[in-house]
Amino acid sequence: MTTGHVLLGFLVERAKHGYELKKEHDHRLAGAKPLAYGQVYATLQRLERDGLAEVAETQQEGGPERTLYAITADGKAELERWLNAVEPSAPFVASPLFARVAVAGKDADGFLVLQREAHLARMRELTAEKASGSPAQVLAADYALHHLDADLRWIETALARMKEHDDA
Amino acid sequence: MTTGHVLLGFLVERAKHGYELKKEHDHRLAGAKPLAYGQVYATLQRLERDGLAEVAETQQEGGPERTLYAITADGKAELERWLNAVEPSAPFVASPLFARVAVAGKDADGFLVLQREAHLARMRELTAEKASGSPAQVLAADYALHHLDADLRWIETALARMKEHDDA
DNA sequence: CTTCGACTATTCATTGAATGTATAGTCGCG
DNA sequence: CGCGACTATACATTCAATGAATAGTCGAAG
Repeated sequence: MTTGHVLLGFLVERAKHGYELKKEHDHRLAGAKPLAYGQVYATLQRLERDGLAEVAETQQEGGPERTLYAITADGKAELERWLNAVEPSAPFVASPLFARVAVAGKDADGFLVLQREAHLARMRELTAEKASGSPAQVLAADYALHHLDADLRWIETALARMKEHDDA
Repeated sequence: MTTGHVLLGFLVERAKHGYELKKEHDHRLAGAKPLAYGQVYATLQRLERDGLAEVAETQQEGGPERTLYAITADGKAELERWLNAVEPSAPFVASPLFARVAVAGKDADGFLVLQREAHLARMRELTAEKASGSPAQVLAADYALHHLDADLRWIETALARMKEHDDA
């Protein structure tokens, strides 16, 4: 429920409504996947159901009705818990790239070479974007760059292992 | 629909039934998240609906009924397409780790230090597992190790940026 | 010989995540 | 005044994921 936690994080400051939360998300987590409206309201309802947020007020001042949500005491506790918890460090791999290689087996080498080039191209793009981005965007770009690099390194080791296997 | 593609990959060899596919998945993609039974049968039904697989036969020889699924011509084409397509190189970041830091802002440093230690511990575990694993498990472990390392590098740059910001 | 646990094989119910579309009001502009 | 852009929410649908339920077979222990 990462999205829920992020929204709780935004609600700490003050009560907000769905539309505002979507905007804030896309701004503060620029570089992350933009949050769909449908997702926002669905998540807010779950938060309310679980007692982590509650409807503070419904405004109707010249414009569509707005439902303000506020974080509850339970919500603050949960947010605090989430912020201090460490990520489980991925007990297993969930990556399409890995899945493809596992399925393709030794026929994967041609594809891996293409993938390497695509990654390199994307890395050049991201590096260019970093020059003109906000601090949040730079942080996101750094994250992406490091993980693309990790893919590249893994591709090299995978290719090396295939070659070994061929020789044997 | 990565799971669907993986199942198609297994069906190329010969027609198989759900239970068998689950076992094969957990064996060939050891190190990846084990596939739940419910998931297998739901996915098979989608594949059938989309004309990528079809029921080849239902056997009933001493034991529960088994429904064998076979890959279709369309399925083979789709599998081929998938195997040769390159991954979109992640147009955006979707990581709980990044989300946490984006939400926590400059208060994230304490948490990052803990996360770093957790990652290092997991990396030691994985390295140990590599010694006794099958080739598939070694490949999966390598993948995980490279990405944990990427997280670590990113954590360093994030911490450095926070320090910069404090000084300014 | 019988019952108990392990294994094979599938199904169902529920929840969450994600996407796309519909609705409806306001505001400014030409 | 009509049209497009923006604010704000709701609804329908689909996929993904989890857990529990069902039901039959088989071997081993008592």
